[in-house]
Amino acid sequence: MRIDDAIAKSPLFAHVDRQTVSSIVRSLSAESHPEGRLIMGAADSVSSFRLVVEGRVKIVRSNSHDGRELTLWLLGPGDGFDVASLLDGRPHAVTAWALDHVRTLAGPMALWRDWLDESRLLRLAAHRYVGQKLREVGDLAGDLALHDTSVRLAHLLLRHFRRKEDNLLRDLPQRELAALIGSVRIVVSRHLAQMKRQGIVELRGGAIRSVDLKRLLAEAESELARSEANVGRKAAGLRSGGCES
Amino acid sequence: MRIDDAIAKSPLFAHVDRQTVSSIVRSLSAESHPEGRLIMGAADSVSSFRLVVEGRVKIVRSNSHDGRELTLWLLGPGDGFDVASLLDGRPHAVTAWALDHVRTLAGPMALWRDWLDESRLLRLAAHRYVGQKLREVGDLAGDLALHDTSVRLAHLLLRHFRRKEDNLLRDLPQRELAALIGSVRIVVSRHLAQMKRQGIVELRGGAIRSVDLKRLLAEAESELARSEANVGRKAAGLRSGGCES
DNA sequence: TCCACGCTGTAACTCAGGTTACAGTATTGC
DNA sequence: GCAATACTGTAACCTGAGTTACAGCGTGGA
Repeated sequence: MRIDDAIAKSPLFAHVDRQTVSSIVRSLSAESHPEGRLIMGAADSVSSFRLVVEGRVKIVRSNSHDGRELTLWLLGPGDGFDVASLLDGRPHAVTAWALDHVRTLAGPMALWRDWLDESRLLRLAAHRYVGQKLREVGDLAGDLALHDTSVRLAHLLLRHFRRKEDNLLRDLPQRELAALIGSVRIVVSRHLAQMKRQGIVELRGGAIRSVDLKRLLAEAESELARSEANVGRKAAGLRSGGCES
Repeated sequence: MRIDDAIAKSPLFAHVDRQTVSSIVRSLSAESHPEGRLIMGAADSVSSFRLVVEGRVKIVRSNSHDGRELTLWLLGPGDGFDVASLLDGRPHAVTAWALDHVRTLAGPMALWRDWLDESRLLRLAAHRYVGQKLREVGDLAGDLALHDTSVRLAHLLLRHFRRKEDNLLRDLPQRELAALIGSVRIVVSRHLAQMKRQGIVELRGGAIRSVDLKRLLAEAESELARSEANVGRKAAGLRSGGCES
């Protein structure tokens, strides 16, 4: 069964015996979601448990006022939807959207909780999985508070181009890249253009073709250099304002 | 035993039978940390499991370059230290600092994992606890990306003044408030001064004495109003630049 | 083939908020 | 009491980055 393969190699089921995985998959029902569609709102996460089988899903917090949004997690095949509710089955103020045509498996949350109680291996895998997701969102918060947009963009690219197999970023529009670093499309475009000029990334028709990992890493850690440069500029008494009346 | 009381009413042990709690507490050893001291670095979280008994602890991500920091969680009595490693026992790039004189209980992580396997009630409580912490950091990331500092400050105050019993913010210096909303001391001071002028908060000697919850809530949701005001200004053709050559 | 749509690139403008600097005010230890 | 320390208040300045506006490009449907 093809679906088993996709699911079994997911970190959510790492080292879980194949029999358990199969019985879990069999008791879930398949769903299909067209690109751009809302898959799960806040309330749904309480009652149902969902897995991505194919396609990409973004888990998003959005600002009700101006419509801006932050993508907390970008999910691919094998990922579970709302990690917090995976453990305690309570609602969360996030929504899930299909970035591609997405196939999922869904079932009642109560069933998931039963499996979690019964299988120690599943528990170990789920704990590790949630721990990982928790670290990811902690990293995101740290990035947002401590680094400016160019560094955050560099971090994003580094994370995804370091390991070849995961192409979750493949062909995402700049709007989605921006949501992943808590910024807006235009700023991403600006920074990508500059990186291109510096030869750090290679762009072709909007898509990112390749990145120079070494120089990207340098860019991500360039804050010190940049702030020293600023100090230098100030010490030299240079001004940049254009207001010479 | 006094410590049992403090621990038993913590959400990490909610509804866990008293006997289990007692046996956990008995097998941990007490520690004492002076104010301002580092309690736990990234590496420690792997091997040891820690609980706050008395005092406040901040869990922090910091920027190695300029020394700025973001407080991910503010812990009080009954809280566990690194939620992610509570589940999977892996390291996390955060550090824990004593905000007051802090007493803790500590033990080997392996012991904790054994209890987690043995007690279903403990598991339920721990799952709920980690879920809550995960939501909190998701909220924080959303706040950082989607709201400006005045709104984030309003959210912080709302969260902590809504329920009387938790006085985790009590007497914290503005520097720490700033770290909680991913900003700097001076900006917090500015916004507090403005809120004071507007009668939203009452300050006395640096400390926040009381807040007008209703108006604070309005402030937290005022973004729409403010952006409409900006649109209005622009429509009226007003300019604020001072460069008239 | 052509139009419509959604994407990207770029320029000009504005402002929130980070930065530096310094003064005022508690609190503590001696 | 007084120096030392650590906190808060305020002002002036500067920059990163969000906003608006618009042009160019590529693809898919009619």
